[in-house]
Amino acid sequence: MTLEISADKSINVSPEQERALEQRLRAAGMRMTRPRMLLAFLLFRHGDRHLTAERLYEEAKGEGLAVSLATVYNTLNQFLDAGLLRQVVVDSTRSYFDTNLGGHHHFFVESTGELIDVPSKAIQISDLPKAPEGFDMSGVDIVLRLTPKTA
Amino acid sequence: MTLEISADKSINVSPEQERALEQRLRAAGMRMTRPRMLLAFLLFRHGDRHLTAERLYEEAKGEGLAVSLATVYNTLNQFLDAGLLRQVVVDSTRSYFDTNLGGHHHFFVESTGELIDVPSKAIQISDLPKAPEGFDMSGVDIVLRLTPKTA
DNA sequence: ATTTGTGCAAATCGTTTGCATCTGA
DNA sequence: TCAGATGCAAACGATTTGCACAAAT
Repeated sequence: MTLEISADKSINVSPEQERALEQRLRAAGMRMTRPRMLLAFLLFRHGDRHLTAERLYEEAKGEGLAVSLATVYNTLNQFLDAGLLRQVVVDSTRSYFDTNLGGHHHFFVESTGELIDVPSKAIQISDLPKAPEGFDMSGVDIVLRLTPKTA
Repeated sequence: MTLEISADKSINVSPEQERALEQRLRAAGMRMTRPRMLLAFLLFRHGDRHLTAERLYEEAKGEGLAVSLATVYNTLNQFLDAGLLRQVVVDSTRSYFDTNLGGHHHFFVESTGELIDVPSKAIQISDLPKAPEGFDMSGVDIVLRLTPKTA
């Protein structure tokens, strides 16, 4: 399985990258399919990314492989389930997927929809309430909303 | 203008409550209409609330006044614009409206969709990154996600 | 009288699903 | 071979909008 898309278009994937991706997907119990491989490649090739399903879909098309939007959604959800991605809730109208799995927070530029990572060490929380009786605290999400400077 | 809904059903609104509501709406430049008044009453009568448009719609119907869902949405959005409500983004599938305008944060029980206020003093943040060049930080949203205790 | 709000149904948007068809193991 | 993946179009749920009618100033 390679990522050669067509005669005129192909993505340069090194054998190491390919092996790494394959291991990742297999470890999650998934088959290696061409759309899946391409999407994984786009998601993970350049470090941490924040993407909308729609954006990933456009990117895949731009790279020459026409995946359907439904497959992009399905694949993203499988990656989510497999723990390869995280979801970031900042905007009630769309879903963001985050390839950065470490504990961290976000700046959110409302005007552009852009997300920027904030390492968790950059925010020091000295006091946090405990979870109410009967509950565990499963996550702490911090979103720092940004607006273009007015001055 | 009163909130007598029908012959068999009416809501007990004291004249003071009514005046207070009226002032609030007028200050925001809105006319006093029956649906608006009822919704404002339901929203603000019992201190801080977190509501979904759908839930407010059901509540209004239960009180005997059939407002349309579209009007509930429109009214909530107007209240948002007027600064009478805040929006809380915790779930990418629905929007929550919050009558608590003070700075505070939330517990979110994912299993039930319930939101619980956390006063801002309950969370001490000792260090926060500054906004990137050209931006102002317009808000700090903290969501503490809760799951039913597994043990 | 004029402006604004309302209800309804249709439209929209992001996302999911059913099903017939392909494909990887 | 055959479970699992894909594409397409239809289905979906939340929210918005267009328009004719009603109510507030």
